[in-house]
Amino acid sequence: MTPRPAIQARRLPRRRGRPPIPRLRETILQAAEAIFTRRQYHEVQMDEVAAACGVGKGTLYRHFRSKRELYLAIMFDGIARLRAELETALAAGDAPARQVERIVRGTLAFFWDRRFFFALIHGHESKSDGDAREWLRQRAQLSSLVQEALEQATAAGHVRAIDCRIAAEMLLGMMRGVNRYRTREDGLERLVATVVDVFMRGVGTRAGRRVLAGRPRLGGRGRLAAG
Amino acid sequence: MTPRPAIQARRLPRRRGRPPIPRLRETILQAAEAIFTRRQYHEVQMDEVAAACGVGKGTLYRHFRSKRELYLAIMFDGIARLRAELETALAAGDAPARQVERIVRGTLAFFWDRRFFFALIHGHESKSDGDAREWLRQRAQLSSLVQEALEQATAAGHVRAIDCRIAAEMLLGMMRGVNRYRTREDGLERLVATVVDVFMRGVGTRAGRRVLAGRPRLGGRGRLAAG
Amino acid sequence: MTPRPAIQARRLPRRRGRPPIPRLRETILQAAEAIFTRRQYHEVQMDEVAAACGVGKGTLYRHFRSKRELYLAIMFDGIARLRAELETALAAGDAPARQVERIVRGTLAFFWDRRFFFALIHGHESKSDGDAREWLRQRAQLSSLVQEALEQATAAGHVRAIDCRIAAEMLLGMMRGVNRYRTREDGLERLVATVVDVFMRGVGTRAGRRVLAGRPRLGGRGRLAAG
Amino acid sequence: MTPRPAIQARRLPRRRGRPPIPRLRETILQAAEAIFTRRQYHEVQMDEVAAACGVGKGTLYRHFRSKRELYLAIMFDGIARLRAELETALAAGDAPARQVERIVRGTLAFFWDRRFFFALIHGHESKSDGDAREWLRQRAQLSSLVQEALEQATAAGHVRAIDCRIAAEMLLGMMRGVNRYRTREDGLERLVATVVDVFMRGVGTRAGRRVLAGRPRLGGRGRLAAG
DNA sequence: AATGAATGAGTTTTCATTCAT
DNA sequence: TATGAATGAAAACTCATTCAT
Repeated sequence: MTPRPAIQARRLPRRRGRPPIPRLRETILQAAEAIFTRRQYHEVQMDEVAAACGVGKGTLYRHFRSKRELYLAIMFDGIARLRAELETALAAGDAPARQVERIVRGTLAFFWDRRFFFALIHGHESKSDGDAREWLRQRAQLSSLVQEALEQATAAGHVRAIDCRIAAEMLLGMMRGVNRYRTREDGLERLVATVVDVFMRGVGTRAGRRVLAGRPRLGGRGRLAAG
Repeated sequence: MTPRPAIQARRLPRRRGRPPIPRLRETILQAAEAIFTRRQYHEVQMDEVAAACGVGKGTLYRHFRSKRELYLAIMFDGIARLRAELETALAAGDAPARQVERIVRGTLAFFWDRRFFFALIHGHESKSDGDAREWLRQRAQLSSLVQEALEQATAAGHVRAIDCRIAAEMLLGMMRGVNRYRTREDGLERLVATVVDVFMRGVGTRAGRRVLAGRPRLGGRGRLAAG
Repeated sequence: MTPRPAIQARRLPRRRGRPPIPRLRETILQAAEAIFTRRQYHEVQMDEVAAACGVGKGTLYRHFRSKRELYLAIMFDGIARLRAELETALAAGDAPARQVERIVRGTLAFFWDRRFFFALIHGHESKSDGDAREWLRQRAQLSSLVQEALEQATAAGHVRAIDCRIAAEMLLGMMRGVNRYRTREDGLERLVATVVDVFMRGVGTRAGRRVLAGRPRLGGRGRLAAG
Repeated sequence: MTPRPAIQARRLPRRRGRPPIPRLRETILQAAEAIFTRRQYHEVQMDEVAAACGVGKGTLYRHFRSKRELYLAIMFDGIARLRAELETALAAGDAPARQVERIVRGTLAFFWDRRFFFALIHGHESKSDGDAREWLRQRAQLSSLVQEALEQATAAGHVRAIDCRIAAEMLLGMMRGVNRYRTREDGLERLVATVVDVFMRGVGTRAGRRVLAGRPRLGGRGRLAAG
């Protein structure tokens, strides 16, 4: 409103009291994620989280009302980030079959260091637990994204006529499987290639596979990896 | 309490005190499984397990040294049962491609009511935790079984030359995915068909697919489910 | 219902499991009362209560859902006991003026070792806090009892026409005051006598005072204790 | 930050930094009293006190070393004010019996909006806690004041020969009682009149009561409130 | 052997107090 | 000086495990 020196940055809330450590919430979220995605919820203690975040336990509770809230914030945050990443990838305007590859790469990369990301807590099953419901909703959005990409690929003739919801879950499941039980030798790109190869052979059309093979024209029989 | 024939008392000098309820261990294992496979380890309380088993809490501890031991017994038991089932299926002498179908059906059926079966506990990661190690070993055996079946299929020319370890994890992952997020409408056979179809298109050879299609010979282009 | 051997005692619940320590709830209530009536609610710790009761902390929580519930149980229990005592006293059929004396004696005796009995907790004021409401109700019942005794005394011509509700609160307040700030030398009977004397001079009629003086007849001017 | 007149900087070498807000201590004391006299010590949080005072939490600690010190300051301050008031009343040179009335009116008025004022802290019983000792001392001074007034009244023949210490506690107790449990309809003057009436009938002489009756001479039988 | 009452180590959470501006 | 963010000691409560029949 009042013209202010540009250098002054945005807001001018006339900070009083001890200044907040900048981006502390984000710092906590990040450090805590590293813990919560490597161990199950109940195996993680707040003491430990605080230590890992380099803050006092009270600070945790100043930023998040409870352990559960912190946990959910991490999960929702993570899933939102993954979704954003995938959406960006999908917006790139690639050929639909190529988009599938992007999804696989993005998703595998995301979970690479978050092997236990999806270990959700179930407040006594189906109890109309707002948080659990929200979690399910978020998860569903994610698979919808994949499903939609597959539907577009179907429309483009890159994927044959199958149930894209089920196909999306299969794809996500494949990725989870290879990531969860990968060995130290399994590199990201290798796994990406394998998953895309198998999945697209499984659900793709000849046209779709041709797109991925990167050979612009020509009607070979699509011998990809091996015979 | 109940008067018993004196003659019986004279004989059988072995059994003293209350005779153990026969097969109690199995009863517990079965009832407890229904709980442990529906909720996370730490969300389950022993009180609840005891109630579900229809026995006192102390009895639980008479048969299992700890909660963890009970949990692992359930897991190992389950995984052994699944393995046995799969082994039987594989021993049937079907064509390798057909064996893959049997694996999928058997595995999906097994997990149908055990959606959270694999939510294992991780005793502080890498801590040379004997149980966790054992768990990993068991789990590995299971995937090895699948892997071996795939290798046989490869040898038979039903599956192309791919990394069967990774393929096995993909297959298990696909099954987990479709099972975990299936809707009420998704029937077992339909999912089995879909998984097998996609997977075998993904990794199979034309010969392998032909086997599954049930048409003994002939060289069509293998349009299976849809175009 | 079914006639059972008298010796068998009441119930026959076929006790199973570790037998409960008999009257443990009462024991706890009693031991905890000694603590809660000598210190403020928030100054008392459950660890301490457990120790004083000679039980584990878990046992406290097995018998009372929370610290607050234990506290309230003690208070309600105490007030009920006092009321029962007073009701018994009032049922004795004494002359109304004499009943006042009984009330004073009973009440002072009850609070003699419970000087902080009435230090109730106020969950954020007036918040329709069921417990706080209940507490107020119980307290009101107690003062009603006194009030009714005074009303009977009024009807009998032993107390003059005054507001018995206010008089009851004054009497209770007097007792609280002398008890709370009594010295080590102040004996119970002496305080009872003083309170009754002052109160009955204050609210009584000549007839009422005569009753207390114990002189059955005669119409003197009622010089009691001193001029 | 803000440029200040150089000349000011040169003068006034004493005041450096931000000048203290004048009378801030008194402001705090007053606002905090409203909270501490309505809830128990442990139910009050410093955050809340700071908010009510309209200052930061740090400021509270700049003026009072601890929560307890603030609390005691409020208590001591309040009790001192009451004492001062009563002393003024007593210094007025009224007839002793009339002084009792002044005490009652002053005390009731003071506690009218401080119903929980007397919910004092009990530093762990007997632990030679300096503050608790001081509190007891202050409280004792207050009752001494009342006691002395009664002794003067005794000397003047307005109160009969009784233990004035006990009588003082009874009077204070009566006041506490009627105030604590008064209804919305109970007006101050009505309660003052009732308490004085009952108390002076209880401990006064005919002469004392006559003084209060406001009839300068004459020997009626002193029917005050009702027959 | 079976049982459920009793237990206390271990967790989450609160809140008086400190501290960086 | 005033402030409110940060802190961690302390307190309530849980639940796997033990124990007295």
